[in-house]
Amino acid sequence: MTNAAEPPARPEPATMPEPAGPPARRRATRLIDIAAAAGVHVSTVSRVLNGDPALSIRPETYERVLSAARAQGYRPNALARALKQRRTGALALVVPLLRNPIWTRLQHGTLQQARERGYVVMIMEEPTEDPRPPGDYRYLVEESRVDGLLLATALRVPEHHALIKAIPHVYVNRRGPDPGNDVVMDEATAVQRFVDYLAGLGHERIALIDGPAEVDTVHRRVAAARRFCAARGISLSVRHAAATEEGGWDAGLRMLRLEPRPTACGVGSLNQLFGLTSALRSAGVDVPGGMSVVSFDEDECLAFLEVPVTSVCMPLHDLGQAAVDALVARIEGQPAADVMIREPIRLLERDSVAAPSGGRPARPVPLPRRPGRRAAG
Amino acid sequence: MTNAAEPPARPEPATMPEPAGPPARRRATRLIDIAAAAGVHVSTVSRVLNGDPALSIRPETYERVLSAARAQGYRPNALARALKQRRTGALALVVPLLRNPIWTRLQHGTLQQARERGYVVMIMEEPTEDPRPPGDYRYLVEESRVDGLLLATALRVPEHHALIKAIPHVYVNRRGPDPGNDVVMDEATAVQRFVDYLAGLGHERIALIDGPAEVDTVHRRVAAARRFCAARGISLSVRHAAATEEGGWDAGLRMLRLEPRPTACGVGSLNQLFGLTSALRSAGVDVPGGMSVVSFDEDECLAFLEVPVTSVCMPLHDLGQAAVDALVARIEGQPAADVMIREPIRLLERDSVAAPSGGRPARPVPLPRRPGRRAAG
DNA sequence: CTGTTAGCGCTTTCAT
DNA sequence: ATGAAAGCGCTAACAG
Repeated sequence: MTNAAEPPARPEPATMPEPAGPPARRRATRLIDIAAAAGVHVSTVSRVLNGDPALSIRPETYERVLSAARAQGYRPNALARALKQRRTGALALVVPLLRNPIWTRLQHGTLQQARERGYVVMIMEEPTEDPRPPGDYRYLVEESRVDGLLLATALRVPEHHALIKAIPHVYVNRRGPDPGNDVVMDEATAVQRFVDYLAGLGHERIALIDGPAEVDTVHRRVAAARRFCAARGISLSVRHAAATEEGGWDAGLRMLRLEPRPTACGVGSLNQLFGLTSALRSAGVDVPGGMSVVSFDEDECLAFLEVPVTSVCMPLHDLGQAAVDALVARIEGQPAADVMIREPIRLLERDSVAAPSGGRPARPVPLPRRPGRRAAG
Repeated sequence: MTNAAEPPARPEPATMPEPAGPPARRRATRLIDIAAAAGVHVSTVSRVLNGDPALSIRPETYERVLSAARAQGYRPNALARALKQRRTGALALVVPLLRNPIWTRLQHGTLQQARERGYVVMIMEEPTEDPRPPGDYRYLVEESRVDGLLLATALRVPEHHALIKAIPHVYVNRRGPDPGNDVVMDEATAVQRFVDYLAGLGHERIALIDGPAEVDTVHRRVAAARRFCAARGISLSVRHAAATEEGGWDAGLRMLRLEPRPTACGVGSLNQLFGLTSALRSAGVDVPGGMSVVSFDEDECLAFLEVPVTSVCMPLHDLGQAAVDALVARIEGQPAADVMIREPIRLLERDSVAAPSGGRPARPVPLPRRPGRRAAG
């Protein structure tokens, strides 16, 4: 197919009509091509281009090589290099592809830092339904497609110890089964900001609506909330639900039936927040008059809602960056060490929080119909 | 470092304390290892494992090879294979990492179809500020990291023809400079549904709020809207703004100042929708009483907003799938051909649209302050 | 100062 | 019905 012999020189017209057939892809220029052009050996070219410090070369030759490379628009073949060096320069990021915008910020931080460290990132999807054990992504390393795994899968399943031990990996935004490979944010401090803020306003009954208890971040938030509330003598009710609008709606209704009803509530995700807000509205509960609301997901849209929602803003970009650093350290054989991102965690005050109103709610909670959709057109 | 000679057999204790040093990564099993185990030549193993049809082999040998491979948990080295075959089995998807959830659906479709076709996908970020010409991603192909490019970058810059011609690529959700490489959705039909729906209700003055005119989807929506409105004798006002909450807010206010004021309006993105809704609320314009609203971005949260928003739902998942198919076709040398995804495009009726009210709005538009945030904690 | 050489792990044509 | 051998493009140890 590809013939080593030079085909007879056929001048390439500057503006030739696109040949319709299979695009005869031009073979990329190789080290050997520029070696020929510069009249030196390939190994010399390699050394020059990689800036081998142990190389002494006369400036003239050096220049000749460099300009030949530039002239031919040389690009090293990452495959061949990786094969030889036993490292690919690629990382895989495994995310649950949820609609939640926090993943965008995480991806952004990851991609940026990877580029900084000279890696490219391959993003893999974790099926949302029927999530697979993290070990199922081993093959990416085993096939030498990537040097390591950034596992941002959500579930905390204690089963698969050692499925993955042998290959470089880091758990992002969750704790994995093996210590020393976790990169997480300081959820406890986030919760503390939340509790302190509400306690300062005089709230004494707080609710926390969050995702399934098996999700590691949820687990840590709930644990921290129990601790801080207990310390302050505040009563805490936790409601778990799917991290969707419907989940938020359901959990919200369940919360409203509590006696006595909480005066403030935190929500674990943006999607749940929409459901919760909708439920409160349908139930005729005023925000923040009848219920103060705080989101643990920051997003720009919160400022534009009917009543702008106060949130705790987490350092997801930094999390992504730190995860890359930690993984690269693992790849380079440095000792394992967990990482916790502590800053910046800020409470963004908007209009959804107020001091608790004295009495009980004016009217009992009706059971409204959940919003649906009707197709047309 | 890695010695070919077998080290003296050291029984591996079942539960040995993790050695702390640099993890002596176990070298993956190679073709040659299982060849040795099965007592055949590597080439035979290769043929067996790849199911070479032209191979006749006695069943016994065949079984021996297969079970040896299975026993050793053999994984082909993708690098070496790619080097030999001159194809990597990887694609790159270049997306502007916006918060907009439509990208999630696109990524999902892309990843799913890629897996179906035996490819892995490397997702690259297009810097949102200072977007780069698509040609800047050539290097991924030139370095043999991927076989082709899925370019879902947003901007329509007519400059860089032929920067990219030579390498397999496809433009996703936008048209590129070279014909035959576009995979887009039928925005015209989406707009038609929108116009038909409103016209049917009696609206005669419609507005369209959308992203910058240089964005290709915006361009096509606007062109279609002008056409359909003209055909029906409906007056159309278009307002371009950044695809953010603030952009939607600004454009919304600009729209409200029109005389006579439109009675219905379409919005190009979810983020703009939040801004627009907020602006309408601040201006005291009732939805749908004073203004009907339709979103061109579908998202589950729309059903849970203060007034649930009617939307046109685009086939983004299918778009991602089709893009992969088109790119793989290009890679395999099939002739170029543009693709348009026409189905399913559905109008999801919710509560934000009503027949136009007769008179003019009760009160003039004040100029409210844009929502902001105040940091605390 | 620069060239020679030996692979990295795999596929594939050509011989037996 | 199977083995030998060449080579993908690059790097690195060793020679001169």
